[in-house]
Amino acid sequence: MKDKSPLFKRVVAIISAIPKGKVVTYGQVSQMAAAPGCARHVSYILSSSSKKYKLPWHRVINSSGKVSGHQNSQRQISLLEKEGVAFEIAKIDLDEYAWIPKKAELKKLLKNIPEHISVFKREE
DNA sequence: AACCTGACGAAGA
DNA sequence: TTCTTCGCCAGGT
Repeated sequence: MKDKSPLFKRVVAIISAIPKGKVVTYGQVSQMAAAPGCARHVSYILSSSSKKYKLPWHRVINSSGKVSGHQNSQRQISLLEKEGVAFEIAKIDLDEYAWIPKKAELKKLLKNIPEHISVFKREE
């Protein structure tokens, strides 16, 4: 994933906007970026660039409402708990904490970033 | 061009 | 509910 690619920039912009105490799944991020199916790239961006772009990487979790297994997963859990995100047996309640930005907000957030051209077919 | 990789995800067993 | 399998995409070799 190149830093200049639209997908990269949009994902970075979206993750940067996740409010404290809220979480989003990898899949959700890819969808918000208008690039559904690219969830795996979101994880790649987090692992490779969260430091460079100071991303709130700990606020991105998987669709099971859990923290994905990786080198800093334990730290991720403690960071989330510090923000008041409750775990039920190491699992986050997505209905309670999921960040679902309004379309307008999202559109404004990405207005200057072109769309990612994906070969992946999406409805609508 | 072929093959591999990944902090993913949905569907089955 | 946990584990496996397979499908995904953009990049890197």
